[in-house]
Amino acid sequence: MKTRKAVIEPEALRGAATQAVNALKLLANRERLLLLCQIANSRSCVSELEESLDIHQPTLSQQLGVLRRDGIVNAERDGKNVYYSIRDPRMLEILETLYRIYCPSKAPGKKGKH
Amino acid sequence: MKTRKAVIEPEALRGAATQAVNALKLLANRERLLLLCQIANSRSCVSELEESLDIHQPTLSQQLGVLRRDGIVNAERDGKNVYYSIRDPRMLEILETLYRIYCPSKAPGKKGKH
DNA sequence: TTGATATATTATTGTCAACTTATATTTGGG
DNA sequence: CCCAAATATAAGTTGACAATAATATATCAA
Repeated sequence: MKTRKAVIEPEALRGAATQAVNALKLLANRERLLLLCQIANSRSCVSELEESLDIHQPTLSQQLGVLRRDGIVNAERDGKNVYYSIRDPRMLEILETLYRIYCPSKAPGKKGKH
Repeated sequence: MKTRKAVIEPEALRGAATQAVNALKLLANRERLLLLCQIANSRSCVSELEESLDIHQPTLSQQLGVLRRDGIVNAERDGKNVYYSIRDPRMLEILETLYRIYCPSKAPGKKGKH
């Protein structure tokens, strides 16, 4: 029974895969993943991230720049500081799944229920 | 209680992040993602994958070799063919999430409910 | 305006992952 | 045993990404 086989058209699947891979590439770096976890839990400015993640500032700003241009995060200036938060809800969903799978029996990155 | 802020200890979080990143790196490649999607949907041999994904055989075997050594997939020989399937259930969970998020209103890679 | 702090950008470099080409291994048929 | 098909492995090349170093921009305070 091949009828039940094709879940989605091949071209659409390729398009979806391209989108997914773009997101996955951004997550597939330890420091960047930790960074996203942190701002998913609480909006943070660069210097806070720098301290808690122990990443040099230019590297951090470079990574944040990529995430900003890709629409993954929001940047809001408040005085001298720039505060970052997650913008793309799909990223949050993936982060939640990763929490559920890899973090030893702890709650996910969202506050309330989901 | 401490603060309610720290969801997980920093070292444990780093360890979890390392694990997650290992998995994410394997997913963060379009051909490999499509490959995993296909064998998540139906156990396939190399030549089937080669045809449906349009990847050259050595590249394919190389990728499959990595996935095999990392315990992500199962390889079972049947005559001249080697059939691959997903071994790591965590990969399946991530794939399901990606389906849900990026595939336009279609069902996930698992048959039943979860 | 000047200085200090916070963040961003640019250029350079080093590392790693994936593709290609070529060759090796396994299996079944004759 | 020999051949062809299916799959795996190895060596060499290339390209992309991230870290570093240096510099630039923005904001506030004096």
